[in-house]
Amino acid sequence: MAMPNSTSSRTKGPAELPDLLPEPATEELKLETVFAALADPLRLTIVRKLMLESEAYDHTCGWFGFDRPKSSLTHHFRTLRDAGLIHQRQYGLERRSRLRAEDLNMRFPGLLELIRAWQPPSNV
Amino acid sequence: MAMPNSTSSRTKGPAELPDLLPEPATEELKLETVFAALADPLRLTIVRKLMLESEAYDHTCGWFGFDRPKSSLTHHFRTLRDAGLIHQRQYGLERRSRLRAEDLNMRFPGLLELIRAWQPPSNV
DNA sequence: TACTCTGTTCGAGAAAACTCGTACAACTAC
DNA sequence: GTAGTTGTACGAGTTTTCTCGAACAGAGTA
Repeated sequence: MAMPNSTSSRTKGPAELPDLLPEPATEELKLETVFAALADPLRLTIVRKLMLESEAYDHTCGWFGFDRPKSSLTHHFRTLRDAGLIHQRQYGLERRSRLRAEDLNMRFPGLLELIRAWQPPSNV
Repeated sequence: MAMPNSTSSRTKGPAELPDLLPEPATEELKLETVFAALADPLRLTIVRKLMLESEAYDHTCGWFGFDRPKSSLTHHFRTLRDAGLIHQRQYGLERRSRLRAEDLNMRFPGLLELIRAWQPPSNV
């Protein structure tokens, strides 16, 4: 599961991005775990929204506009990160999420197309 | 063995197959539910085995060779049928399962390829 | 009749997931 | 400093799922 990425001063992206929060490596991703993470409509919505409406940007929890308590959202985003579906980075006091699209396409080709075609139910 | 039961009633297939047990219609299949059903390694194994090793035959629970109590297997097969992943037919005292491959390919193209590529863990 | 074989249903206990309130931490702005 | 914002951590209650034993049902067979 989530590997502690060692010290607080490690490799950053070329654009000096904040560190990634702990997450499983691409080779460690398990299909069962990914399916379990996607079995919840709210999480499916998160992933689909990140896929369809993210253009080179990461998004905060608030961006999604879910009407749920903060601690519930923390739970769902953490589930997605632990399953390897999203990256998360700490930008000051905001935590921004991004789909691991390349990793998922490499490991599970076709999965994201399934999610793209999904019809979300009426309620959020 | 696979004797067509004594005309218990309604419409049978052209080859006089036993009736299908209740299952969701193709249009009713929900991606969340399918993902939930596939989140369990045992059920993923069942589906994959049906996909790879079924050649025009349906298979009984016993065919899979799982070392689990019968009531546990009933539970997992029922979960798969309720989610719409398999058909089940009653052949006398055996209940035979078959992958809903056409339905799944129509409704969720690419899903079965994901399962085909899955590497089952060491334990059953 | 009795026995076997396949698989179901019921029920209970254990484990996991979901929900959410509360308290807390960190950063920004006044 | 104080207040507001974003989000975490903890814990409890609720719900769901998993697991499995026990009892049962139907078909076939000796």
